[in-house]
Amino acid sequence: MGLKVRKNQSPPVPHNCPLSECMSVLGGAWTPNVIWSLSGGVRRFNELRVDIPPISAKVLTVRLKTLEQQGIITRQVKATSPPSVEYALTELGKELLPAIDAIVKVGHKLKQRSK
Amino acid sequence: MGLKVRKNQSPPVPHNCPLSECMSVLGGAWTPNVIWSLSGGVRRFNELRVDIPPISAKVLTVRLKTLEQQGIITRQVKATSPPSVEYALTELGKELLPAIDAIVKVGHKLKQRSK
DNA sequence: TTAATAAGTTACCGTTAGGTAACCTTTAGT
DNA sequence: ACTAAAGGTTACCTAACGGTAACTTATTAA
Repeated sequence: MGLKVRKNQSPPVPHNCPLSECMSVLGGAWTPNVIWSLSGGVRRFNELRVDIPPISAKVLTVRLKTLEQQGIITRQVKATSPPSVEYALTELGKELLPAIDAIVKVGHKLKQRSK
Repeated sequence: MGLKVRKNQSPPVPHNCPLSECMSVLGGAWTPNVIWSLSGGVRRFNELRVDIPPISAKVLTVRLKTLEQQGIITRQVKATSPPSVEYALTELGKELLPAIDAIVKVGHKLKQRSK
């Protein structure tokens, strides 16, 4: 006879889980920070580095590439001199903002708590 | 002369960042799933394993310990036979639910998208 | 006394993530 | 000719993460 499992009152999480799906986007180091930074509008590579001081160029590069592939941000080269590159949230990317807002809010409560 | 950085329109993220604070709680593998599962009420170790089939006992142990230390969940031993252990969200833990809800919602949109 | 159940624990291992630091390319200005 | 600015790229290294599988303890029932 198997394990007795009480019926779970929480909505069942489907096997191919939206929670994991979303976390695979938000999961990498500094990813939510990048999206948060872009929520204020278009931003260049080095501006993002200033917004998020601890991020390294390498990781920022990787994040931006990945997010572009995932359709979360766009990358546009401007013919300035030297050429600059502008990153912006797509419509899909903007859908992430409520989640990030919620995360920030909890972050504040956690910080209050730890004082 | 330094880098020209346009003023960012997004609310500045303070140095000791609530975003990172919260992600350090949600970041580990399966953590949001565990919290989500507990949102339906008290749950035992092996019930959680059933709720989240791919999680290993080892990782679940680590998650539960960490979340308990962080004040997100409680752990209570019941004098059944064999003794069983019940995990539940604390008030602080419940504060995470809106964030997780938001993440799940985006997860659905991402899944639609990829079809 | 053997087995089942609950809740872990431990050793071992491979992969990957992310940090550092050096390097590269293009364009324009001095 | 040299330098600065923008936006990367690359090699290298280490720590940490997470998976597997075997083992443990306590209690009770058959």
